[in-house]
Amino acid sequence: MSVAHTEVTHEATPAAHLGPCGEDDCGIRDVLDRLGDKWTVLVVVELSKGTRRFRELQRAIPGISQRMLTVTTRRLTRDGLISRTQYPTIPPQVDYDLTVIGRSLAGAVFALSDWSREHKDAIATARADWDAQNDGI
Amino acid sequence: MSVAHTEVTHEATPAAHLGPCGEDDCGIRDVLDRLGDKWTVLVVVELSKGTRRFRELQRAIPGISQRMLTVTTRRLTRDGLISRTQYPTIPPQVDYDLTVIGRSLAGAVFALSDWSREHKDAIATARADWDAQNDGI
DNA sequence: CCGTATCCGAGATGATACTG
DNA sequence: CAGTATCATCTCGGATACGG
Repeated sequence: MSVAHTEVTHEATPAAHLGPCGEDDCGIRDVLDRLGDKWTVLVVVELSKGTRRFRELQRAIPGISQRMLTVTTRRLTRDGLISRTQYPTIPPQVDYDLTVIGRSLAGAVFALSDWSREHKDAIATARADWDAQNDGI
Repeated sequence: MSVAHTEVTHEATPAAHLGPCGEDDCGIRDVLDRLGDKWTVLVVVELSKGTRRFRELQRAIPGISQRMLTVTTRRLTRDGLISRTQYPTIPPQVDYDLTVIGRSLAGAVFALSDWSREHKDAIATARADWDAQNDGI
């Protein structure tokens, strides 16, 4: 669903760190289109603990529907972030696992997770203050 | 600034990092609820370059509507991630800036951005392969 | 067990017009 | 300039039922 702005006539520079980021792609949009949905990150995190079967994932991630687990795993598989191994047994068995590239993503995700835990309280406080100031409205 | 991509050592690392993550809060959901929308990250990235006025932000982020910029900046302000300074001039002027905590978030975001640039090609390839295999569908 | 298919409601977003 | 208000649209995701 990426941002649909047409084109920016700025010459695309390699951009060390902060290139024309707001202007066009700093790539960040790509990642968030991938991680921004409700379940992807949880699947990645769960798989970072080891191989999981379909059912195991569903049990490990309370609230996810069968449909969304299918959709999420398929998207991740398509992007090469997780591997899907199907055994033609009866009943069927499918194993999911992070790929190498998927594990590197998990690393970046954990960095964000750390950030969240670190600042959760500060944010809650700021939010409470803000709400206190604008309550009567 | 880059929060090093801490390689996830698979099963070797038990729950040092990951609490009952799939269950409910590993905190990661909080961050993604905040960053997952279409514009928040772009605003944060733009503000990481310095102070910006409302209009400047809008020009720097092509495609964002006035409404969504208002909504996005207000949310970030509420969470204490950016500061809003209003000058009672005519015409009005409002400056936005990252707070300290907002800048630390920008750091984590850049880590993700790095990851994206690093693996963009690999993902595109994987996706093309997958699409090739499942073309007729 | 592992998916697919269909329907449908909620929330996010865009377009547009108006205000201080 | 910096919003606010309103309405139309569109995608995501949940519920449910069926299939291999």
